[in-house]
Parts: sequence; C-alpha cells; structure tokens
Amino acid sequence: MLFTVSVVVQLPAHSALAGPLSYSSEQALAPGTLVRVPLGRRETLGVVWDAAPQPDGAQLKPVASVLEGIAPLDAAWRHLVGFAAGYYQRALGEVALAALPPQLRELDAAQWQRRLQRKSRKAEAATEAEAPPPQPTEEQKQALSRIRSEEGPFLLYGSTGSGKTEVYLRAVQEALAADPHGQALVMVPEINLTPQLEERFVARFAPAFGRHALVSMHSGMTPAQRLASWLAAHQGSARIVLGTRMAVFASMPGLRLIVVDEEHDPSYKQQEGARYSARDLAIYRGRLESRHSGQPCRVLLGSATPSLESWHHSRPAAEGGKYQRLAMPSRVGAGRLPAVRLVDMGQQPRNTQLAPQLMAAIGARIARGEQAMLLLNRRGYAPVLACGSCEWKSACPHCSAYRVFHKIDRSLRCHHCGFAERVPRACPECGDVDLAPVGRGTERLEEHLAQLFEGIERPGAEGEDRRVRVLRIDADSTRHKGALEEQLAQVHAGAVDVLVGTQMIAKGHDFRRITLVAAVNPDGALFSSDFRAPERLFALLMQAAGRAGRDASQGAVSEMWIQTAHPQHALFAALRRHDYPAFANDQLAERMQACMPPFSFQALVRADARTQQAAQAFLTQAASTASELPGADQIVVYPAVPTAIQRVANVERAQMLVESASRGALQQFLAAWQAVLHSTRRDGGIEGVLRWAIDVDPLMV
DNA sequence: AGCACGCCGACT
DNA sequence: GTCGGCGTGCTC
Repeated sequence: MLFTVSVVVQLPAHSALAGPLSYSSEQALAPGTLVRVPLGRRETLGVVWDAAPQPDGAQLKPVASVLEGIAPLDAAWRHLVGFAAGYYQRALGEVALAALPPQLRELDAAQWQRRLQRKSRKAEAATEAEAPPPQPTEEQKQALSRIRSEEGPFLLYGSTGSGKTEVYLRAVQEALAADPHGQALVMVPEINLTPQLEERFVARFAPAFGRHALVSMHSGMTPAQRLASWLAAHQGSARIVLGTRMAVFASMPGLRLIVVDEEHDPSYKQQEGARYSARDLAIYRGRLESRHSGQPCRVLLGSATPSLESWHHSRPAAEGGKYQRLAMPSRVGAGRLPAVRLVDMGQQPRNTQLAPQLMAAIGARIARGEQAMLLLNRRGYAPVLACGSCEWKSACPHCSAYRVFHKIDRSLRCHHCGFAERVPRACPECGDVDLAPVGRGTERLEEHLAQLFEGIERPGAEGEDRRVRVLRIDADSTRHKGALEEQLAQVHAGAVDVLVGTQMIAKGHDFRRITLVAAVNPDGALFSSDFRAPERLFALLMQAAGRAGRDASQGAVSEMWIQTAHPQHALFAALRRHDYPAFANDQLAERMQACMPPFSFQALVRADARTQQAAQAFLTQAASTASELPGADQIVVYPAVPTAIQRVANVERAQMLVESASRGALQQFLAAWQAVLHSTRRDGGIEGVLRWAIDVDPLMV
C-alpha cells in the first residue's frame, strides 16, 4: 500500500511554492522524520510534516530514502518552526531546513549510516573541578526562588557585576537536577562571547555531567562540529546547549530552561533571510515546550539595560505586565560603578579630538600603571577623503555612501559593498594633490594618541622600553582568525596602556586593569532618525562603563568619560546616575506619545531594484489594493521611501513601513499581502525589480 | 535556492 | 564553427 506524505524542503519564499510537497511512500512516515526526496533533477533533504489529505490519483514521486536511526523532530520543534515561518512571513521549508545543520543536507542515506556508526568516542578529557561555587547572595537566592516557583518569563535585571551569570548557572543546575533528561539552552549575542561563558559552564558542569554534556552552536564552528552538536542535543546526550541566535531552533526534546543573556542586544535579530528575533522566539518556545511536554520550560532574559520591549513587558502585572522582573541592583565584589564625567565639546576648539582634561586623566591612569579604553564607533582613518580645492569627495561609485580612508594600506574602502582602491595621489577631478581626511576613525585616533604620548614615559624598570603602548581593536585589526583573542590577551597581560576600538570591545570582555573608559564621539545617536538609537547608545555606554573597574580595589576610583556637544541631554543625566529605569521610563513615555513600539507593531517591506523609481513603484503598486485586505482597517501603510543608504552595489533600495496597534491585525494583513507582492512582482509590469522581503518587528527603521 | 533551457559575443 | 554569459522558469 502506498501512503501520501507531505514533506517540507528548502524553497525560498520567492518561489511561491511555500507549502509542503506531497510524495508517496511505502511506509507511513511519522511527522518529523528526516527524508531525502527528489526535487526537480536533484535530491534534497526534507522533513515529513503533518499528514496531508489524500490527493486523488495524483502520480506522486516516491520518497527516495529515510534517514534511519534518528528520531523524528518532535511536535514542539515543528510547531516552533511553523510559527516562525508564519510570523516572519517566510516559506516553511526555508525556516525548517535553515534550522537544521547544513551538513545534514549533504549526506545521502548511505553516508548517513556510516556517520552514525562512526561512534568514535574520544577519550573523555579530565576536567578539573571548579573551585567551590560562591555562596549565592540574598538577591540571587531571591531571584532563583522566584524562578523556581513562578512561571515566568523572567527578566533578570541586574547591573554589570551583579552576578547574573551565577543565577544562570544555578537555574541551569536546578533544571538539570529536577529531570534526568532535562536540557537547558543558553544564548549569547555574539560568537566572541561564547568561549568565556563556555569556560564557566564547563567548570561548573563538566565534573558532574561530563564534558560531552555541553555543546556549542554558532556559525563559527565547522560543519562537522555543528552536526555533532546538533545530534547530541537532538538525542539528549547534550544537557546544555550554548549558542548564538541560531541555537533557538536546536532540537532539544528535554528542554526545561532557556536563558537569553544580554537580551537587549540587536544581534538576536537575524538580519537576512528569515529575519527572526531569537529572543522573541525563545519566549514563544518556552510556552510551547511547556504545553507539549506538560513540564514547565522556564525562559530567563537577562540584561543590565533591557530592551524597552522587555522592560515594558515586565511592568507590574497589575498594569498588564506579562514578564516577572527580577531586579538585582547590587554589584557584588566589584566595587562601585564608575563616576561619569561629561566633557562639553562646545567649550573646546572646533575639531578637537580629545579634550585636554580627558588627555590629562588618561595620562594620570597610565602613570599609575592602569589602562584606559577609548570607544569610537567608526573604523578606518577618516570616514571621508575630500579635495581641498574642488568639490571632490571619496564617494563610492557603486553606493550612495562615501568610501572610508584607511591610512594603513592607503586605500579608500566602501564599507557597504567592499569596493576598494588605492588612494589617488591627486584629486581625480581637478588634479590638486591636497586631499584631506574629513572626520575621525579609530586609526586616526590611534595615531593621534601615539603623537600625544610621544616622549611621555610610563612607569617601568630602568632600561625597559617605556613608551606608551596604544592598541587598536576593531573589525580591521581582528580580520584574521585568532587575532581578537591574541589582542585581548595583550590587554589582559598588561602589554597595552591605551586601548582604542569600536563597540566590539565594549561587549562582554572583562578588563580588570581598565579604570577609565571614554566615549569619544557618541553624539550621532542622540538625534538619529532611528528611534531606537538612544536606547542602543545608553546600553552601549552602560555596558562600557561596566567594563571599568570591575576590580573592587579600583572600582572606587574608575571613571567613564563622555565627550559630547550636548551635555544637558537627558540620556546623559540618567547615565550619570546609572539610572536605567529613569531612562527607560522616559523613552517609553515618548514612544507611547508617538505610538511607536512597544505600543505599536511594525513591519517593513524592502524592495531592491535597478532603479529607485522601480523599487518605489513596486511597493506603491503592491500597496494600492492594501485597503481591501483583511485587517487593513487597523493598519497604517506609509509611503515608499528610499532606505537610509539608498544604493548599495548598484542596487537601488526602497522600503515601506506598515504599522498597527494590533499584532494580530498586522499578521493577518501581512499574510494576505504576501500574495499581492508576489503577483505585483510577477505581472505588475514594473521592470527591474530584483527582490523584495518583509521584515517583521524590524530593529532599524 | 539549484538547475535547467535559451538565445547572443570571443575563442580553441 | 563552439564555449559560455546570465535572463526566465520550474520543482510534489
């Protein structure tokens, strides 16, 4: 007897073939079974989805093979994938297959059998037991007791150094202890942050559970490693999964706890393909797993500067809050938070890079053998190179942006399309040799510091090289594998006096000897057109301030300096007091007034085309019938506009914002609108439209 | 997305 | 005369 099975395969949203495909099979295959199926001229991996209705008499191709020896993906996983595909407006198969390790797609049934039999159990490396874990503080105990007794989701709000990680560790401990098959998922925003967290988790759990009970999942791993980790999680032998946003889709049949560390971090939002938010999916997944397994699955978000969405959701239940807020205000064993000093750049001569008082403060730190960290969110030497006698500027020929001047290799590089050229010897327009850098990047700051410190000696032994050592860490200096680790090690070893870098150094790394942190030019975010820019700036500065003086001995004297032309700005006033709640409540009041998230829900439709006119015409035409779609009465559709950078790599981009006070109405509307977008693209008669995509809950508007 | 088929320029 | 450019079109 032949059965009909429905199978999802990887087909992008544009193919308009969004649903599962039907195949025939000699056996009844359970939903979640991994199969290989013929698709066109090739064979591809698929996942058996829910039982399909019998198509009458259709001549179906048979399933090619079944990946034997691997349990079907469970209902909760399929439910999560189905929800994500629907919510983020992508094809089911695209989300499902992207959630599986890439190598799984490449193995045919025979290779798969060999892979399973190769159980080359590596000898278990002996792990040294951690020093006995610290006694939890009263705050930590209280947080843990609420995690134990309440349902959540929880927002663990604790300043840098308040011991959030210890709460994660103990919550995981309890989740694993309560159930011999229990599993925990711990997410961090960036790959860079996995090693140090992994270290702490290994030290805590490897002695009791074995090293293999912990696996990592992030894009920096080799395909073989990713497959091994995925299998370990799927089979339940991995009790703890540590990973970046992709890990939210890990198959974990015994999932009892999800931790999202630094939940405010924008990295949790995928920025291409299916643009999901791993943090939001974590919340959904927690509910789902509880429902499917009948056992509670807790979700714990943690941050010193929560996203305004999470902060708002964790308001008191009486006011409609859905999350439990667990506050941990004290900084354990880490001294006081640094004093915040504002330098009014309006009082400084124009084009001052570093105010004299800041330079003096840095000099004083160096004299004491301490370190300083300077943050500047622009890599390269200068964002623009300009001709002194004509109007020429270093515009990118392929993008509507300037190419950045990189002095190190004397290049002009476009940070959007990658186009690079050697710096011309003379102006390409008028031939003048007077080409001058405009603005400042990390390279220039590094050079400037080296000049200022020339001839100044740091303390040291007789005969030692006592020049001040400046190190720059940014995406350029860390391009090569292992470079970041190596440079961080230099800082830790005390081989660096002043560290210059972009925001990548503000996140997560503990620098014990840094006692002064300075934001060189943070003003851009104050008046940005992106309404979330202040939120990100506040989080960045708080996080950076937290880097300073984590040593109790030095905490009392550490400082955070901010150079700004707007020292009166409310953001800085709140930062001075380390008062996140005040800042958040301010921002939320503004957002409520303006009906912006979290008081409304947004989606962005982006279109790429050969011409800006085509991109906008496509969006406008697709929106012209919008008022007839379901949910439209609760939707505001804004006009199509060019994106912030309108042309990238010779592709013109436009976008259209869609907003609603009702998440449900927005969802309903978008689902219906997809078909319109498809047909407008197909037979709307607009030439040169390359692609379009919907971004639900966009972060950068 | 792959992988086809399908019509126009520079090379063994 | 071919090899190959990537422009549409299809995949149960």
